[in-house]
Amino acid sequence: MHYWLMKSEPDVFGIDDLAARPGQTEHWDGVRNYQARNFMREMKTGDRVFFYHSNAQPPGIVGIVEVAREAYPDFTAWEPESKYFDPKSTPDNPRWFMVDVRFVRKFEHIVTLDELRANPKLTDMPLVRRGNRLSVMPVTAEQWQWILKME
DNA sequence: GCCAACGTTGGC
DNA sequence: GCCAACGTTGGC
Repeated sequence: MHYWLMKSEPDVFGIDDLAARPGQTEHWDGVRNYQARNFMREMKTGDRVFFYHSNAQPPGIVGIVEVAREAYPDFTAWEPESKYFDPKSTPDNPRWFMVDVRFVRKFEHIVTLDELRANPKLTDMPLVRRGNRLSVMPVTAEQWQWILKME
């Protein structure tokens, strides 16, 4: 089992939106960055994921979800009306992938970006590094445990 | 709304 | 294959 962190804007799709979906499960579409895509392709069913709210007040980790389905082609890339449309991705040769995630639980208290930055155990996380824009990233088991203690 | 940081694109 | 221009991310 591996650990991850995924970012989403709560105005677009927040953890409460996931919890309200049928089966509390939804596909994670719209990743259009190769590094993030590659991480998603490494995900296994049952892997745990921190759900991070970006462009939020305050930004931070708001809960835990799990991988419910391993990577498969992101079909929104094939939909011309989608904001994630990419003509270079085709059903025969898909460029972008997504996983399904299932709600596990919400934190009682958000672990804010400020708090994550202030923890010297977490300085290696891409999340807290200046200018980082990666929306899907691995979390080590040690980092995972530290963050749980910060809840 | 601003803008720094960064990834991608495309001309050469 | 370089790199300037451009678009996007995401904190503030």
